Amino acid sequence: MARPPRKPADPGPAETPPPGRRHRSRGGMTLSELAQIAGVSPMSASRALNAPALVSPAILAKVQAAVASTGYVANRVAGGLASRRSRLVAAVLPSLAGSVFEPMVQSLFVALAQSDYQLLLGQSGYGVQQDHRFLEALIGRRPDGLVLCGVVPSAEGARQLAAARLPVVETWDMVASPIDMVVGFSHESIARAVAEHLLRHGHRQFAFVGGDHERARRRGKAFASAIQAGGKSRNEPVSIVLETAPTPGTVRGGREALRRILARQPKTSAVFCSSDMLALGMVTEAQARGIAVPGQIAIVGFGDASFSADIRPALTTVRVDSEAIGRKAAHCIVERAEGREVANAVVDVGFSLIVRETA
Amino acid sequence: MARPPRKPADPGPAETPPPGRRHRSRGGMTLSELAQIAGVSPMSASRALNAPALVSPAILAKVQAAVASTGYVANRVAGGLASRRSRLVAAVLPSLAGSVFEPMVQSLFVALAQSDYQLLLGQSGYGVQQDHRFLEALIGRRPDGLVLCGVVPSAEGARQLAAARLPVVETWDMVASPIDMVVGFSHESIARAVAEHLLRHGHRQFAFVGGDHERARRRGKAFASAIQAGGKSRNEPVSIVLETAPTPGTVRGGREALRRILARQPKTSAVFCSSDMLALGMVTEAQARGIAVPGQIAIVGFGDASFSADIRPALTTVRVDSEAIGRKAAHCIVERAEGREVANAVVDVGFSLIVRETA
DNA sequence: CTGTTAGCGCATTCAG
DNA sequence: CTGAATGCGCTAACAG
Repeated sequence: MARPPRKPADPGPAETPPPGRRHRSRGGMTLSELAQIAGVSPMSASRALNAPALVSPAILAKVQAAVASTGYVANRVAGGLASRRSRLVAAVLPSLAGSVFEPMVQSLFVALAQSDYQLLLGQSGYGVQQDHRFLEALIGRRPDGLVLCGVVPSAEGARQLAAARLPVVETWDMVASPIDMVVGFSHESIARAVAEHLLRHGHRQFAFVGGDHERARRRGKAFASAIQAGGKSRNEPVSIVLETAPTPGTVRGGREALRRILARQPKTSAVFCSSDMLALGMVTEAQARGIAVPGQIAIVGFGDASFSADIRPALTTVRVDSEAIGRKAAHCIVERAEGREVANAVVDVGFSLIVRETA
Repeated sequence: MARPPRKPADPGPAETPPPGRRHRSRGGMTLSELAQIAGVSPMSASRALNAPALVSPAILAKVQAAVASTGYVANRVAGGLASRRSRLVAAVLPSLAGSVFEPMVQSLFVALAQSDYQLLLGQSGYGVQQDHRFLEALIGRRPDGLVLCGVVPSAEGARQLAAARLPVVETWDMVASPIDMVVGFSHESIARAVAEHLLRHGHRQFAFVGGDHERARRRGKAFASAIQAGGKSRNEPVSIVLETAPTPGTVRGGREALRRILARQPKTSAVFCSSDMLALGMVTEAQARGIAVPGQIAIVGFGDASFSADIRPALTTVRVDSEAIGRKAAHCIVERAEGREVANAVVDVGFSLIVRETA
């Protein structure tokens, strides 16, 4: 007794009063059903939902009543397919855990939500490794835009992004040759500001501690250059050691890094850390060893974490306006997704050096 | 010169050799195009992509070659619509910023990715407020499951979730009457363990500091009950004050809370904090005021944050296996999404009291 | 194992 | 302002 094909040309006796749907189990009500209940055409219901201004008050009221009584929730995957706009934005970050990007992602999320876009998450790990795997997964959702948070795509990844013809915003450290749009800050400028501050306070032997990834190494080099340049312009001998700590930065990582630094360059008197967690570790280790902070060693953090102002001694650190980055990145994506041009494809939100007690 | 309807029955002269598509600008290549290039039927191409075992090696090879040469990325929104499976899981958390849920969300993310599911993010704020707004947005994507991370849905929200007939996992504190599945730990058990530890060490005047939301208040009450019970069984007078600090917990919040506690109950000798950040604040404030930790005041944190073992004094805290929670939640969702039953709909991952220096 | 047919639930397009 | 027709790109269900 073979079942007939799905719904063949079967103008036979109407066995099922409603047009005999198949699997009305998952997915809930459809727009057509809603429209039927409201007593309007599906198209009017669609408009009442998406462009209320285009329908008469009467229809609007009927549809809204039907929504209220049924709890109808539109199927956005169908809508996305039909309209070719998913209202989805993909965000790629190295890792969720212990990441310094959270405040940025948070504000990105909120700003996007306000424009009725949702966030799809991707994680890259910190490497420039095979990101094409998960990039494909994201691209397959046909997001209306993509935000890279402190992530540098591989050449292959960049190609995929280009092929997908998506609005892309790179955030955090600004990169030299952006794929599309960039919102962030200049680590060179920050390096110079920190170097200048420290040199002015008489320090001559420095250290830098960054994560164990390419981006951090570039920051270390920028800081080293700034220190060298400052020494030269002052005609004073300076020295600097570059250390690395596991990413994401931890107190333990900071403590261990300080030990290594002091082993390599015992008279180090100032350290610039790529995160406040690392800096907290440095302070902790220094205290444990009876080294005065900032008396014997000055410590500068990065990020102005929530705890930085309130620990003792309070951390001197570099603050970047993560919220602004998230917000502006969202703006860039939304504008482009709606077909408008974005005037400033490269936005530098700047930074500020917050001088507190540790330096 | 009215344009003809979109593509009406127009068997006229074939003007465009390929079947005259409309807007081949966004969205990239289609499966049919891929199939054509590979020289197979669309359905074979689909199978080669999604169920390679069902096609002959010859077809598989052809399709894979075509994918490699074109960079084809399947459109999952179309696939989702057709198959009624989005391979999307929605995760709701109070906030991304400074949240204690990150390690859990991280492992949830990874575990889901391994089963080829992606994470759609939702934020609720800590309140039990109008979550139905963004719940609708999530449900509209027709996710295959939903994970609530430390979030209690409102009655309205719970109704929507029920109506959506989704697999739902509530995580973190286990709730008394779950919507569907639960993975987490028992705050009552934790309260008892901490109370017992503290009582055994001779403490009699306690404080509890939690966030300013319902869930935290329940934890505070559980701790108070455990303390009272412990005092009664020992026949010793005990007292406890309940304080609250802004969520998410910060060092500043902890410092301020300690001040209030000491103002209310000067002889407080043991404090249980609902997060390690708060505990760090307490330690900081105590040190700033010359109060010895743990000599004069013992402090117990919660969460075993990355810094807790490495600060001085090292934090005594309660560890929960966040990774396990994320992993198991993912398992629950995936199993149900694939139509299998989940044997343990309620999973307690337990906890451990990590005794270090502060208590 | 392979191909054909018929939609998934919605929005775009155009004619009223 | 409203509605009917059409198909977004893919897969389920069948028949070979």
